[in-house]
Amino acid sequence: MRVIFMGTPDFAVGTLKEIIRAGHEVALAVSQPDKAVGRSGKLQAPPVKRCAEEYGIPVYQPRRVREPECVEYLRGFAPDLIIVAAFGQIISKEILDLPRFGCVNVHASLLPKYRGASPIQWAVINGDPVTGVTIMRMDEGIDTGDMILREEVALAPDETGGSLFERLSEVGAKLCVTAMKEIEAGTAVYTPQGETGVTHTAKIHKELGSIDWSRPAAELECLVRGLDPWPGTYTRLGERTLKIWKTRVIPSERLADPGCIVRVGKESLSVQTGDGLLELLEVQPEGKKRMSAASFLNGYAVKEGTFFKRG
RNA sequence: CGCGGGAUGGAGCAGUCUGGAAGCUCGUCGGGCUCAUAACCCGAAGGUCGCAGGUUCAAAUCCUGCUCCCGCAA
Repeated sequence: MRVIFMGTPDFAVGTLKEIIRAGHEVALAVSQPDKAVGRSGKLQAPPVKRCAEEYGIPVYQPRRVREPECVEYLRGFAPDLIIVAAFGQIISKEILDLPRFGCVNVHASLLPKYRGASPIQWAVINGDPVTGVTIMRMDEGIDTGDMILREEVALAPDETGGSLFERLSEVGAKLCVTAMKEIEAGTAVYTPQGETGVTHTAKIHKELGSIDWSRPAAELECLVRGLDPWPGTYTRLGERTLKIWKTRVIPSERLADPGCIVRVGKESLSVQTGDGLLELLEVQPEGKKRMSAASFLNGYAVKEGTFFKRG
């Protein structure tokens, strides 16, 4: 089929590659504009753009793809189908109606759960045992379209936002190509999402990573994993920020007020939370790389009884 | 030229202001103690102090340039 691919981050790259590998003609790749990123403030091309260029696919980066002239530009490519994966812009009705087979979206959750942004991280943050990928035909609502295919993925106990991101990306890529095959053959079945189990997720903000020690340890442990590798969780030790990358829950009676470092061992340190202790196993002092708690404790004098404060 | 921190034996840090013999907490190896140990005691190996110049009798330390890493902000 002749398709236009719309996507921006790494999550979408796998799908783009899989579509190409399946022999479809990707006439155009649409991606968000280059963004200033990092300390240098240099413009950086989004991953999908870099990938498309490798394959010699033309790239289009409109500020707002729903502007009339943008829609006309897309129309010029006469696509059979538009595939959308983590694109980051609203697709207007004109675009939805443009291809013969409509627009198909790869969404990283088991819809109708987690409609909206960052469904992957939220599955980890909420401690879900299972999540997945849904391929659906887009309509005008946000992630409300009829489902074509769905695949469940179980979360590992040590799952992080990053690891789940990779796994769902692969699953989504394969599932997308399968769905395309069915669409082309006319055998695709479109199933409405229904009204039960609908939830929405908000985009992840950095402040979400500010640890509130009055929350239960189990909840914080999930938060730490969900926000790894971005944006990470953090707290404040004295005047400095300390990022927290790996933890373990230790059930315990309340030994002190939340945030208090109740135990400093050789390999780790434990902090009182609202419910249970959180043992810190991997941290990152400001200006330093991630390091094991053991390394951290070797070089930094941390006394039992001191408090972490809200970052 | 957005703000800032950093690069010192395998790891994490101190020492840099006030130049003058390489330190601390671990790890590793050997030995000892012990029923035993991740505990304790004794000993050892291991470092061109990021790179390149400069100043000086003498530079981890002062000056200049460069490379790399990271936190914040966007």
